[in-house]
Amino acid sequence: MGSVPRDRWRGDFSRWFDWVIEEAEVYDYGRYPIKGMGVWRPYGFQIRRRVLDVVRELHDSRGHEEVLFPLLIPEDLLRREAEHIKGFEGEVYWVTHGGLEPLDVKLALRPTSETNITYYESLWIKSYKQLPKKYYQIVSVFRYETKATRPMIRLREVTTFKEAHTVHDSFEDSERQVLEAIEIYRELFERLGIPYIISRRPEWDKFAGALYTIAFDTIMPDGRLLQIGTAHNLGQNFTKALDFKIQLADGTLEYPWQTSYGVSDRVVAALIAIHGDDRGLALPPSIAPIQVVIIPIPGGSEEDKARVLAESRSVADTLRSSGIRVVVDEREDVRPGAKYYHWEARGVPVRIDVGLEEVGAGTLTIARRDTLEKLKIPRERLLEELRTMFKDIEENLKERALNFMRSMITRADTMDEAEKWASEKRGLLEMPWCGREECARTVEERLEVKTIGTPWPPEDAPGRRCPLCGAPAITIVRYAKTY
RNA sequence: GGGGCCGUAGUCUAGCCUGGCUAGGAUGCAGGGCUUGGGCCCCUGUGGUCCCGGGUUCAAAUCCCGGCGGCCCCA
Repeated sequence: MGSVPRDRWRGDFSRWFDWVIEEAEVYDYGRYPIKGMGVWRPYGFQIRRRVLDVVRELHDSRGHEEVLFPLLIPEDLLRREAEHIKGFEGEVYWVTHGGLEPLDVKLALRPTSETNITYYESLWIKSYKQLPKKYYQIVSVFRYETKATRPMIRLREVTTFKEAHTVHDSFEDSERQVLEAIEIYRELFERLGIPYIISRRPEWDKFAGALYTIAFDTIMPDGRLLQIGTAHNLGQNFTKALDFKIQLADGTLEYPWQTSYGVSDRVVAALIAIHGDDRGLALPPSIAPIQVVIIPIPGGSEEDKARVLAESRSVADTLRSSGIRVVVDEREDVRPGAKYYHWEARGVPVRIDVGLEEVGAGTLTIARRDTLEKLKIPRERLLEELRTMFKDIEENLKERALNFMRSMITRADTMDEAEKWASEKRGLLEMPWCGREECARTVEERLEVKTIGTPWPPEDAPGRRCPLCGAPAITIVRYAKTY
């Protein structure tokens, strides 16, 4: 198989990412006069929309109902759950004025929507018979990030926050719901070819107001971890805080149990980062806004040009009528080579070259984006070949991404090994752990990493010892540098 | 939270240290010619609040202060 260089992709990922979102016209960042806010451009918007199509499909098919809540949350409502507000307080944007008048009650730009959604659930849901209830919305949320912001990865306005909120009549059912959330995200990331690691976040890094948090992370080309999805069991924390009770089968009143889970723009960022290379994007055919681009290569005479163009359009029609998203690049003042680079940067999975040679022989030359391999095929086999090629590309991207992620995971049993890892390599480090925060914190300091959490499903570490205190390890624990 | 680097045309960038000429180049964009199987070539043109505000100076892209914004490293 052919391969495309990934030197820039891997060696200078931050610059590569900035370059690719500009070059492929995905996202305009750094020019908006407010820190941490960017613009989805038409092509990027289409990629985002196709990702969201999958997100919606996965939620709808499992009984989730899409809703839309207001952006503003009054201060007293946001403050109801003590831990929750403690966790978010430092990064809430407040609306303090209406026109020239100071407001009596400050209004928060939602950093997340547990509080206002729970408030409405308490109005709508009275009985266990209405449960489980699963809502979701896809909205902007705002967080006043003080750290360095990054396009699509650390934003002050997260423009694509899919947040699901569910209600249950027992703790057990909320536990089942967390499993369903995990299944939804597994499927989402599999469909996008994004490899992932599932961890239970340590106590000190769980969602503010949750009993616990399960997180999906992926490893970026520079070896840093990117959180791409989270699922929280909220227990009764919010229902108690908002005095939301339901009637159970035995007639008693009880606070229901809740979960919430979310993904964001980061899913698109991961899609772009994980599959890209030095030429630009490489999109899975199922997501690519344009699946096939046809490049006519005109011959000398006017007559030849006309034949080539006619054939190009005819091929496009064939594909279009089979539901394939196709574009013919008919620009006359751009040479074929320049067009190749143009569409490669945009990650179009398959290119078809149509020149005099092809017209004469009744063949087509098709080139795949992931490997840049070219193939000559008889025209009548086109649809078949494409179908196979789409599948191959999808699988190849996925496998390449998975191999990369695997190569970035290291296991160590001693601090010596761990320190060696820290000095030579990056990525994810897995070590045995006694379970004490103090030991994990020491590792964080010595290796300059963050505790990612423990494996989900849980994984014990029989016969192994915590490399710090020497106590028997009760689990594996993960460390990495993060975004 | 701490430290460092940086901000010049749509994009990339020279000039800044050592203040002074019409802010130069590449790319892009527009027009023309020639071409078209991996970023052709030539001609002409277009595009600048030198991030913003203040200060120093006869004179500021350049020096100083503040702000805004971006990147990197460390916590």
